[in-house]
Amino acid sequence: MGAVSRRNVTDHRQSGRRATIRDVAALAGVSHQTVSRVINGSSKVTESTRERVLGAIRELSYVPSPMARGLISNRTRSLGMVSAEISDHSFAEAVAGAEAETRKRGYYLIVASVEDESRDDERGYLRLMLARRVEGLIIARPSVPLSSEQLLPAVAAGVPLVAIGSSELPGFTVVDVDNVDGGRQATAFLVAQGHRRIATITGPHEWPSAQARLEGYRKALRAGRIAADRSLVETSPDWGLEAGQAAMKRLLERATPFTALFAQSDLIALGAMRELRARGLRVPDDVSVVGYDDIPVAEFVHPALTTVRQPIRGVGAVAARIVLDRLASEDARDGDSGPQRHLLPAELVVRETVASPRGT
Amino acid sequence: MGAVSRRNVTDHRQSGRRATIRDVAALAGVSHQTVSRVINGSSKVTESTRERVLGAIRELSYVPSPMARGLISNRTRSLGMVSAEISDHSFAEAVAGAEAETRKRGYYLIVASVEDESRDDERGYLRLMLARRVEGLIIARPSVPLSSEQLLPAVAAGVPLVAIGSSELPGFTVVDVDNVDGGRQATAFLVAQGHRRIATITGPHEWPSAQARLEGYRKALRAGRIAADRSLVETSPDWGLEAGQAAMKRLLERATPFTALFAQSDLIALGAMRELRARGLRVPDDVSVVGYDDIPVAEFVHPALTTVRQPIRGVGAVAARIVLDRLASEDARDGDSGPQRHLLPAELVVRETVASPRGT
DNA sequence: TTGTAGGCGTTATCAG
DNA sequence: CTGATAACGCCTACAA
Repeated sequence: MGAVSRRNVTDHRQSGRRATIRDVAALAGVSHQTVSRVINGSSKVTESTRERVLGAIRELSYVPSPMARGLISNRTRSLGMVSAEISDHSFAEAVAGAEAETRKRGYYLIVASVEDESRDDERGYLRLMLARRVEGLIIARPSVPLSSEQLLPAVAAGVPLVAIGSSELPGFTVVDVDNVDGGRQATAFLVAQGHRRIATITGPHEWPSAQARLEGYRKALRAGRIAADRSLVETSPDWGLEAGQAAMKRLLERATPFTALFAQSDLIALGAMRELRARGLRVPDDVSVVGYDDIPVAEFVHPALTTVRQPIRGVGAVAARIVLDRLASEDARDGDSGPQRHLLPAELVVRETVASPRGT
Repeated sequence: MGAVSRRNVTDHRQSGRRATIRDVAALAGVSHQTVSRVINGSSKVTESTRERVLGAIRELSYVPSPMARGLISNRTRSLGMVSAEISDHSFAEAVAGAEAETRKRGYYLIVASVEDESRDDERGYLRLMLARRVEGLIIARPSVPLSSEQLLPAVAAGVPLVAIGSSELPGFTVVDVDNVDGGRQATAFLVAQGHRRIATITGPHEWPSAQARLEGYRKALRAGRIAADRSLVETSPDWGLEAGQAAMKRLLERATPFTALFAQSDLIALGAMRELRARGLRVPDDVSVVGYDDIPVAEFVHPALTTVRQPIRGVGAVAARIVLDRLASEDARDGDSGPQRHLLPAELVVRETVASPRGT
């Protein structure tokens, strides 16, 4: 018997084929079923046989085939994530957060990074993921308005789906940073410093976060009993520096005086500051500025940018957690907890670009 | 028969179970084998039955089970990538490049983003990936010296492996940007402007790219018949702005005069420029500066940074392509092409931080 | 051109 | 406590 076992080991090695559960069984001198029990921690195995099996597993460096397991269990232990370009720092953070959480729970994450131009092919990516039999989905494409119709394939497959940064999505859970409160904090801080004429440059209107931050801005003004002035609100066609500079130019040309600016992204803030500098206006002496995002360079520009930090990594992690929890509860058959909206708090980071208005 | 087929459809739908190849066969009134032939494009199927099968597939939204397929073909159509923190822009680019290439070829990519602190657990991540039966591996952790021993699990499993940005790795293929030439280009440009006393701040010495760029710097000096001066070489403990500023401070305190600086990262360059500014020295009038990386803000700082752009996305794509090609050629049994070193060209981006030295 | 048998590596079920 | 046997969904090989 011992000799036979040895031969099996040799067979398996020479053939270059991976060891299977039967190879292990043969080497340990038990049935493949017993090996399965050992692997899956079934208690009903004698300690001595258990050790013999474990030894065989080690000797053959046996690793169970996820395909064979998945075939019978109908589970892949994988999540799919469709994200906007991950070369954008925010989305990279979201993916990193989701990936870490997913891995921690013994699942793995399949990521598709989608260029922003390719709109409307959400369904294609979903189908790709579903064809891989992912058990859950995370969608992080806030600039693309998702319709329930687009997400139909996922629903049909009964796969839990969570969106990141999208606007309210009937029937689906959305995770996001609390942009309303972020905008409110930024603006309220300016109000608290004594500013009453506060301009703002919003991000592109198709982004829900831009709307939310604007809402927060208005909220803070109301709280400070400051009348909103439409001519102090300008929209930037994208989140970048040059667009921010152009927006600031338009704002200044309106000749409505202001002493502070809330820019909805750090790059917009940087562009605005550049325009101010070009006109001989100083920050924060002439105009105070608050940005949004806390990008890596924000603390290094001069003067260092006061801004709002977003826990994007946390958003990714929470999204993954929700999907995985739903998967787990499905096992326990305790029903759906239903769609929700999860908001993580933003945090104001005070640095050097805000001062009290002149003459106070 | 038609009635029977209908009932099968209903059965499948009511049970909530995914349609299998047999469901399709039943609905189309053929054997499951014929369905298989249609799916795999076997030509030996009558056009009429083909269409009937296709119709049934559509009606049931049938998608073949990758698990069942993988079980028999022993292929997962997946690649694994172990990357340094993807919140670092460079690695996000590498992942994006690899992901796009992988997806284009019908494979998918499983990514693990690893914090830089967790050293030496390379094997753990490899094993995780291999347990998933990835068919190939990409490793992008240039700051961690990889040993052949660490990569043993992959070799043992016969899985092709390509490293990104690592130093020479006996027996393995490495893809990288041509850092030597990048450093050479940066320095040569300064030489061409008439500089002869050129300082440099390197990245952390454990990064192979730092060594390579320094080599390029020396090469350019030699080509310009300029004696290398050790007191003009400073090392930064990390790639960041503050470390760059500190390094510049040390450089200036040595009192060895120089008219130009080659900084091995844009952030180091920005830190150095800040230190210069703090001492009343102007860029490029008093000191010319060339950075490295072309980070997004490089073109927006003032003065706009002259730097070296790296095709990192391309590096990721090439790495994926090599792995996939090897996989394909394995099928064709045309043997290993053996380990190689692939270098992608860096590109100098001229902006505003370089001028001729004063008095020329 | 189409259908039938067998097996991929695992787990579930039911005897022993 | 352990082992035989039958799935899981698909594909390859062979038969009709």
